[in-house]
Amino acid sequence: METPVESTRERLLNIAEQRFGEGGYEGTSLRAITVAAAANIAAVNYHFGSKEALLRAAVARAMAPVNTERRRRLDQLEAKGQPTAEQLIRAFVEPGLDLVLRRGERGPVVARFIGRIAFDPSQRIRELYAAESDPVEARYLTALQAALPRAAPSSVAFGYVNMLGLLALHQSQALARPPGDPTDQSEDPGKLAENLIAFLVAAFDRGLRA
Amino acid sequence: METPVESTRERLLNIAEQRFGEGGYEGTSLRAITVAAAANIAAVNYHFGSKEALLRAAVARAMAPVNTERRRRLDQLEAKGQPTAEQLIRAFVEPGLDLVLRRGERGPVVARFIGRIAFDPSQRIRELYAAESDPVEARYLTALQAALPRAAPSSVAFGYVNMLGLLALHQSQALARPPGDPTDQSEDPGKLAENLIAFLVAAFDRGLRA
DNA sequence: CTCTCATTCAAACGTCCGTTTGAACTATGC
DNA sequence: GCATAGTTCAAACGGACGTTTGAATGAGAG
Repeated sequence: METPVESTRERLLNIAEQRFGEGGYEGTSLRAITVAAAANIAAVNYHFGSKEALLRAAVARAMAPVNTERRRRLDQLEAKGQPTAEQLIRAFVEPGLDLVLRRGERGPVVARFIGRIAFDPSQRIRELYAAESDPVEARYLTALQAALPRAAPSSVAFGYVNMLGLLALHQSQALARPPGDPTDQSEDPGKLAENLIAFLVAAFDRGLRA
Repeated sequence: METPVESTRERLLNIAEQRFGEGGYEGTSLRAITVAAAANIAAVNYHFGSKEALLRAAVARAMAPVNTERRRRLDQLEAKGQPTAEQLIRAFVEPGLDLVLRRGERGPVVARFIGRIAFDPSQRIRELYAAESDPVEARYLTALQAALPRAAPSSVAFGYVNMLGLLALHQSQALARPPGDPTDQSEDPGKLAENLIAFLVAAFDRGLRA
């Protein structure tokens, strides 16, 4: 027997990330996942318990490093006094978009998975994602409100929601045209983070109501 | 027999809008739609031909007035010379968000339906939506590029995609917290359009790279 | 070797899916 | 009256779904 570098459990998580990111939760069957992972259909319920539990485990694994990095950056910023809005936006967005940039690795797959699940049509799935990221995200909201005292708290919350949405949008790559499309105006994807940060900073600094 | 103010065909379209907007395409069954519409399961295939054809008809009906209004506004602006970016953003966003504001009517249902389908997990569904709105939207992109000569065309395209995403996001109301949630910072929904336009104008004017 | 326990397997469970069928009903024109 | 075309109906189609079962397989410990 060949020595599998990945356990069945890991293969299931990897393929689930990919397929859930491509077809969404409802649009992806356990059979499609287990066939692609070269595993038996019963393996999902053995290792995770149910389809939803598999999704939960995949979300938790995918979000862990992002949450950790966001926490680390926010701690670091707050230790040096009141951070600026740009610093906060950068510290929030970059950990989520660094995934997209890891070409050739699993990064883009994980990014699409996260971006897709965050705005899944089913509210139950969205809540499942929110439970995995809420604690860190809430800290950024309050920090942003402190960094933008001239804007009303509800306006900052409005901008914050927009930041979440645009990040998920670019993570999911739902807007990417098929390769070779002549109308594709996308730049070097390495600049995506800088473009998005500049876009958000301008909107936060001058586009929020008092 | 009672006189039905709506035909079976119209009831199916109305309920399909509502259910597809709540659960997405894959997550909504024809049986759930036909039961809610008090119609027979076979009525869908009789009136439309298939589940996907029902969705296509619902998208076409929902988008028609939005597209018409966007075309009308753009014609009107271009007749008076080169429009500003703010004028273009307003002419694009307001027809889409006016739906959300029609409280008590079907507007919010239609808005959520449109916003959800525009970013459905399935690429086939997204393309189906794009086919219904592309012609008008493309005109706005070129007009925006003309209105922002200092920004690179690819940067304007980047901002344009962000505008589409944020509009769909607020249409779908995927971010609205459940009623009564104390963290709900949303303002008077009547001001949603103004807040989003101000947010986008600032980002387009000062957040795009040369 | 034997026992143990974790893992994998083929097969089947009941349920729901989108779609199709052919008869029954309804309203209108003759 | 009768014929006709449009619509609705209960019922069934084959297939895919998530889940469960119980036996087979594997490696490691005594």
